[in-house]
Amino acid sequence: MERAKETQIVEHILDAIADQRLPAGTRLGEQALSDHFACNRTQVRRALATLTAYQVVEHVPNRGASVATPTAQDARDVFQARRAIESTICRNVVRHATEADIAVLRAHLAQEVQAKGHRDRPAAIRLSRGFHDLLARMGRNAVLERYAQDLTMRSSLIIGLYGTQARTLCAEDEHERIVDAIAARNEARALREMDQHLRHIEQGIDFDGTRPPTGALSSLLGTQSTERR
Amino acid sequence: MERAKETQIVEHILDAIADQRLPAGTRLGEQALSDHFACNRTQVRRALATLTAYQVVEHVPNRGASVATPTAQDARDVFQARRAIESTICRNVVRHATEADIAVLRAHLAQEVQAKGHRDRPAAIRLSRGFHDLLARMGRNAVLERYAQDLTMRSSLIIGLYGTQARTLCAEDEHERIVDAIAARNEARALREMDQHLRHIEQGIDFDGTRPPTGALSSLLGTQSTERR
DNA sequence: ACACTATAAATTGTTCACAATTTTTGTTAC
DNA sequence: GTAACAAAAATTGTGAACAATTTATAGTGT
Repeated sequence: MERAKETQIVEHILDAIADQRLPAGTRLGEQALSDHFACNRTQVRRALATLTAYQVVEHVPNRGASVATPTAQDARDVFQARRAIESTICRNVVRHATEADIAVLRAHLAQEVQAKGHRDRPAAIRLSRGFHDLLARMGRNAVLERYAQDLTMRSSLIIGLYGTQARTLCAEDEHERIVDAIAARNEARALREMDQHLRHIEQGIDFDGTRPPTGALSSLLGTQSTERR
Repeated sequence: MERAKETQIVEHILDAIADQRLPAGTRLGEQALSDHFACNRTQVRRALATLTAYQVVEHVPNRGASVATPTAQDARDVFQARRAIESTICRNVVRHATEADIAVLRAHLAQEVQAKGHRDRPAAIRLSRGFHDLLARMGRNAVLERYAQDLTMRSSLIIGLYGTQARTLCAEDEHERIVDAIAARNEARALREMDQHLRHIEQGIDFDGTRPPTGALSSLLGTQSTERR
């Protein structure tokens, strides 16, 4: 049973995209991937199909797969969807979060601060995304959790494509404000903070920006990110 | 190129599930399907993988695929997600709908009334779902549209599983009220009507109901539904 | 009759060779 | 030098045989 291999490939590529090591448009040749992961082409094929379903990979018949290149309209749609979904998640968290949950959130904030203090940009990006995933999990709604994860992933791609260098990261004090509102069990404030936060991220995107040239796969997959859920 | 075949299988099964001809839990044997669709097992396999990604099919390793059996918690999650997503869609429709769009909606309502007048239950179910899909399309947000379609599909499954015979259909006058609010460009009212409507549907579900026995695949796929987008 | 085991059948999973298609490379003419 | 065409290489898609696993069947003993 080589099912494990497939999910490993999927996770690995998702990480690489989230960390912005695999820029939009990168060709994902089947041979290259099966070489890299030392496995059969069939497994690579399934992994790519899964990633295509997540819409982070585009698949053109007879031309293979490549990292998706969201359009500006896609980007707007994604962020509107995030506002709809993550605000509901936020409401759920306010209602259901235990003290332990809030402690976990605060610990996560501390990590974010630390990563930024160390100028560890990749870690900062990962933790920033992780914050949203963490909230999604605490919302205790499997459907919304999955959609939110999908969308944070696609957001990474979008930010990598259109983001200006100045404002590509979530301001961690915005995250903190959200946690504060949750801890205070102030539903309205939490929703407002989340909505504002997502709008700020979106504002940091330059939709007129020219797309950077698509890099080759090379060994961009090499440096693996540490944690995963 | 047999890619068309795969989507054909997917659509066909989705229709059968939406029409509640394929009840939750039905085994979807690969052989049986490839016989039925007169095609290779490989294509059936891909189709099933796609359906699994949509979460309307469950796939257990070495035991094959079957129509998903959502739990009561799944059902609650799905409906909460629908409220979050479809209310945002509703807002978009109010803002962007042209007069032609509204005419299309009214025409759809007329069809719904007619189907119910004729006691054509399968058509009524299909049209009821179609109304929500139509709105999703008019929201002009590809992300939300896809999620909404996903969820209406899963709702069909849930209603088929837990729904009481009395309240399994959307009351068409609720649909009408939504359209009226949209036509009046009254955003707040449209949102309220949609939210209420979805809550009503959810209330028509008996979460303590015992699950009906899982029927065999047989030729449940036989009678094909007419339209598809 | 029931429980247990062994065998057979059916079903799913994997691999690999070959077919179809696209992309690259090389050649020739202008 | 470049455009057009042809051949070659690389890449993706497909199908069918084979392997592994699960489910059904038959047999044996108590």
